[in-house]
Amino acid sequence: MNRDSGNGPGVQPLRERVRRATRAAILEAAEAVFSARGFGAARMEEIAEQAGVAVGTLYNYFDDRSALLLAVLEESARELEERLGDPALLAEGPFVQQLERFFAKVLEHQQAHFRLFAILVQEELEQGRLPARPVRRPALLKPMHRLAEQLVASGVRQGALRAEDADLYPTFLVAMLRGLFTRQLCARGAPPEVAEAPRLARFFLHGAGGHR
Amino acid sequence: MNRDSGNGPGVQPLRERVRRATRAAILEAAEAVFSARGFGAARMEEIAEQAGVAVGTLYNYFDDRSALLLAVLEESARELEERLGDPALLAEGPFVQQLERFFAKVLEHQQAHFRLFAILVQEELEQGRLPARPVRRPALLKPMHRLAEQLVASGVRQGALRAEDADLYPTFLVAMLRGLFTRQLCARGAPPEVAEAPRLARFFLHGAGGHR
Amino acid sequence: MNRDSGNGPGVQPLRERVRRATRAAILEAAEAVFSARGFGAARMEEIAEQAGVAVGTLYNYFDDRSALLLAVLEESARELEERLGDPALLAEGPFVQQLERFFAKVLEHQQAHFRLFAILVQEELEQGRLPARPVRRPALLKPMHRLAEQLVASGVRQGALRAEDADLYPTFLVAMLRGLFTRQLCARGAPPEVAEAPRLARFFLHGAGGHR
Amino acid sequence: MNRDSGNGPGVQPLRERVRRATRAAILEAAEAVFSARGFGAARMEEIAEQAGVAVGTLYNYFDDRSALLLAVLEESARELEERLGDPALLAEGPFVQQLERFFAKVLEHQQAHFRLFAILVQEELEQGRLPARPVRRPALLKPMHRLAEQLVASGVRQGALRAEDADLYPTFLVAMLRGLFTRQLCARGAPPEVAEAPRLARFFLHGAGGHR
DNA sequence: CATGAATGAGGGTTCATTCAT
DNA sequence: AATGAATGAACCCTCATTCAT
Repeated sequence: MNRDSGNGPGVQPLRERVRRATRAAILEAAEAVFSARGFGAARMEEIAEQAGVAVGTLYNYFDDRSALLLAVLEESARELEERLGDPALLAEGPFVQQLERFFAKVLEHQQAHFRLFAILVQEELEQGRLPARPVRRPALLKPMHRLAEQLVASGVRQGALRAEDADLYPTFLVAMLRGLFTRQLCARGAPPEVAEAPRLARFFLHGAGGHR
Repeated sequence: MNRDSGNGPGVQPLRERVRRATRAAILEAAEAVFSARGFGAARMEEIAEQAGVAVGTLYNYFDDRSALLLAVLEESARELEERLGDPALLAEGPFVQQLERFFAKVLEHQQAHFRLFAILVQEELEQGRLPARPVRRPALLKPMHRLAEQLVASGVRQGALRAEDADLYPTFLVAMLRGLFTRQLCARGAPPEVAEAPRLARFFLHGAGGHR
Repeated sequence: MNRDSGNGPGVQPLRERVRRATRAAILEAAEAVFSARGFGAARMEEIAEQAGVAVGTLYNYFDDRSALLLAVLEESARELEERLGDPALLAEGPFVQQLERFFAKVLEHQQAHFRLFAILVQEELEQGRLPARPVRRPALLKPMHRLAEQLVASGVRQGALRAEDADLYPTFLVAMLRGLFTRQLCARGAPPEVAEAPRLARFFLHGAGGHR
Repeated sequence: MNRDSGNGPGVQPLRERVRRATRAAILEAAEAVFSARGFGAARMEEIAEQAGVAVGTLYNYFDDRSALLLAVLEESARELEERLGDPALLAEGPFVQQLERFFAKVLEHQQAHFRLFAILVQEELEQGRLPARPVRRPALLKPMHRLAEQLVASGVRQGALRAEDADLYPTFLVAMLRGLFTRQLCARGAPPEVAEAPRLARFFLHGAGGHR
């Protein structure tokens, strides 16, 4: 409004900022609706309503429903990756602390996005489907799996983990997180506390067996 | 009354046999299609085709799409329950063997119904949704959870399991099975081998920690 | 059973009697269901159930749904005609008595078949429709109209009725019966009493005007 | 704010006008199709065709088939009420003139909407049915009945009508109109002329009896 | 660009009719 | 001739997508 109110380089940023804000509002609304209804049952109209725009506007930002879905998933995956990308995570200290930090990070993310996380968990299995219209799904929990693998490799290198079943450990790391998440969500409607991280680590390292 | 024996108890059983066969064919086709497409995307027409009947026939056996879905789920739950109902499972021997038998039984079931099992796992999370039209879903994996709880309780009683995190153990038992299942299904398109049971048991009892 | 129990002229009547009984049962059931649901909403299966036969059997007696409907209507028309065919109706006595007997007869019929009568009344208007599949409907209330016309003609001949609006009188005779019927049915769920006949006759002869 | 006058209050009214026009087109088409086919046999597709819109559009304006039907009926009832709401109808002059005006008004309405009027008449009886899914129908001919009752009450007060059968008079007023209507429609495919009003009034006041 | 009404293919469901037993 | 399961055309309705304003 101050200067460059014409067509100069000052207007473009304004337009650009509005565009970004609209896009963000749509993505947020889409996440909310996908989370509440599930991917299959989420309707474009409800997303538009929630975002405060007209349905047509959705199509100005995303090619179609699939693209919107994909964008939501990618956005979430990107955010999880960011959270887990902290190099300090693996860097230092005894293995048990690395492990606890890993669990804590994922639990934090579950807290922040637990509804959508539920969908991600669910959708992981959707991979095996023959879709009516084939749809590319990103590997959503890939960052988590990748980090789990790095963690296990690191643990084995340090001699903190036995090597014999090492192929299963990443799977179990993720499975425990998912299992706890599902249990809490079904039982209390809320994701697990970050404070559960040490118990997860203890089980992962020593199992449930009695003789310690 | 006697002469009717070729007409009463002779003909009726035929009709009845055909009915049962048709019903079974529909359920099987429905399981296949629900598994391949997911619950939301399964179309009645495809189920009918797969079953080798007309669409209308589906409605002679099941009230509507929901009822068919429910019947498939109940059938599967019933079968899993049957499989896990074997009292020998918990009865005798050292705890590690009980544990291995439990894992083996569930892995067997996954082998038999792996496609549908994928859906069951997926649907467990569907519980938290706000459905458009509310739908009663049976607690499909309940039998598995229940048995896991019994197993843990038994292990704690025998001193084979530490009591401190016992509230988490059933969740982890199931989560490990689910995690392994998902990994195999995504990686190879096939469920895990029953032979994995001892490795599952080992991890559950001793964890991944290195000092044995 | 006594003689001719073979293939002779004694067996045919038995078969014939059974056929007639079945046919009658179907017609009765059809009347009931048509009356309860309306012609459009009456389903063949419900008719079969009510008649105590299988659906297929309906088609052994009637070509299709339309034919069954037609048969019900014709049956009812025949019965009304029979009731109104009594020659004593027009034969003797002062006109007002003829009139009262006419009203009483129709009211009787309404009592006996009031549900179906409601349909007949309703269907009279269906004539003007463009049917999806053209269907021949019999002139169901024709007997009633015909008798009304005879009655009016007789009244005019006797000098009991003014001639000037005589073309309208049969219409009004029937309309009054129908109006009373509809009113009672809607208000009380029951057809009018036969005892209303004199009031109908009085209105028809003298109108509602005050100066007598 | 001022410049928007081509965009705010200028564009909105356009959309609004189009909406109203579309809604009106749908209602008109629906009246035509309901009238031509009857309520049960009217198909949404035909209504859409007749209105020049797609099927989906019908559902942008009305919740479902029932709601559309209801809207048509209410619209018609509203219009009849408007037509009969003229206070001059009962206000002045000798009773016979009030009566003739009443008949004339209803005959006018029959002229304007004779097809739908046929349905209204028919549907009045539908009330007594056990519907598959219960459906609220508005009291469509209520305005006509109500006015008939007022007219009779007024006539009795003025001493123009005998009080003894006054409970039947409104029924007969309506019945005569309906009877005449049905007769003309069946016989000529057209509703009765407004010019019939005096004959209706004469019969209502004096009946058909000969001695004047 | 935003808007939101129009579109119409697609899916669930019903039910008159057929036909093998 | 009776049976009743199978059939599939026909209908209502949904909702992703388009496009004129």
